[in-house]
Amino acid sequence: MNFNKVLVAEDTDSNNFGVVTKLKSIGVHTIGQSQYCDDALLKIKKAQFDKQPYQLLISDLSFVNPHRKSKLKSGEALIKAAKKAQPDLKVVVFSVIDKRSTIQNLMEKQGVDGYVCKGLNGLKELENALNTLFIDQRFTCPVATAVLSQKNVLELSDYEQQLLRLLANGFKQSEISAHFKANGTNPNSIRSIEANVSKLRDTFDAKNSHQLVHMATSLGLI
Amino acid sequence: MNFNKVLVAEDTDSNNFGVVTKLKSIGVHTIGQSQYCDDALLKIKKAQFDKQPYQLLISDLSFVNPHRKSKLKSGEALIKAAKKAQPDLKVVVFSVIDKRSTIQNLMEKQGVDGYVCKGLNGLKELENALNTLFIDQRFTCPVATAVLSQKNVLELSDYEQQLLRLLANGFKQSEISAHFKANGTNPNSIRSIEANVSKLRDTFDAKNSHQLVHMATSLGLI
DNA sequence: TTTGACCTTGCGGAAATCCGCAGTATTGAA
DNA sequence: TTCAATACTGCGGATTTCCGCAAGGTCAAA
Repeated sequence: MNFNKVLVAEDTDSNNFGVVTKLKSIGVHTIGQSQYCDDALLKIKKAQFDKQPYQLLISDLSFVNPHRKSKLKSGEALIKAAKKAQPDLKVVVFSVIDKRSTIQNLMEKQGVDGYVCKGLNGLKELENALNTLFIDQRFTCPVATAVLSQKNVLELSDYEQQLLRLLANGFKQSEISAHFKANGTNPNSIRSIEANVSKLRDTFDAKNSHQLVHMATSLGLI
Repeated sequence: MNFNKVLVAEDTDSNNFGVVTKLKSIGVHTIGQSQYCDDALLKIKKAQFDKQPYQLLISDLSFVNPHRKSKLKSGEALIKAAKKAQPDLKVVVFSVIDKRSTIQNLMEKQGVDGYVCKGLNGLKELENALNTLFIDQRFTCPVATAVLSQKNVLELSDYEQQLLRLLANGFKQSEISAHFKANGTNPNSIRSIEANVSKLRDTFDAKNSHQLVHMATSLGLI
């Protein structure tokens, strides 16, 4: 009782090899592997064409694609394309990323079936994920589950995120105001820009805007 | 002709398993593995005590140590302690980190024998490293070699780094000036603070100081 | 020694931000 | 509908940063 055709998309060879070896040890017969997003998508389509489609995709999120004109530049793009090509394909994300927004987006909007954070027990949790997905249930590893259940975390609205991003990218308040007006975003007066930046300084407990930008950047929020 | 007793220190189990499996496949007989720094050091000392010391340590740099009062909090600390306990132990770093300053420090000041960046061919390069180290030569993988050979990279002086750090931490120019005067750092006039920040904006091609802080932070320079 | 390039420093003014105030608009509950 | 709380906006002034200028200082080559 297990998946018997699985594709592993992961660029780092040590990780890739670790996952593939693990899958073999738990009895998965046919294991495809790919270190590039484009190649992974190709294998999925080829398997479909041969009437022997993959049942499960295990994918990392970040890929380096050196010297390749690749269309798919990230795991997210691969997953979206794969789901489009084969809607019944199950997908588990296997990534070091433990950011709430990333996990939430993938699980809720991208229709991913499982999320496992790489770490001390990542491989073991991957096995748990396979068992759970096989009986048509969704799975998040303990680390991901904990992150998702945290309430009142520093979470930015789209507006705040956009504001911070523009600020961090060197736009002055008057330019941000003009930009918001052009895009129909409100509030967009200079005074409101100021007020919102000031509120963000408070919530982050930052002494000034420089520190605010520093904190938001190092927390990976922008 | 190969090492026959090697210790792998790496917290992420998928990576750990990948490396260990690889080592087995190239004929290393005795392979120790450890997901915690303290545990790794213990194994090294134990093996020495038993008169069957490890010949080689393969270590990651970043470790998560949950729920453990661990003394060694990073790969750097482990390496330093291991070299102290067993000076003839050879050490290869196996890490995703490809920052010039990190590699340089480890290879030149910490006496590390090899540095391999995790990536597409990390495992293969690790095998190359083993072969090279076995004949008493030092090794850096192509990625690390390329990083080290780059000249004129954005590299900050201690002064610039300190300045950026203070700026990013919300100190205003007058406070930075006072701080520098108290510490005997020069230049320390407000005008020079301004001039140096301005120079940094130029080198980073930043529109203003907010963007400068953002760039320096996301590049991991501060 | 002289020269010239470069750095440091202080001053003053321009530019950008920060912040309180007051008027208006919006929203949600009574 | 009315009321109160909250948000948005413009204005004016304080604070901070930004930048050019000029007066020294340092250092090395001629």
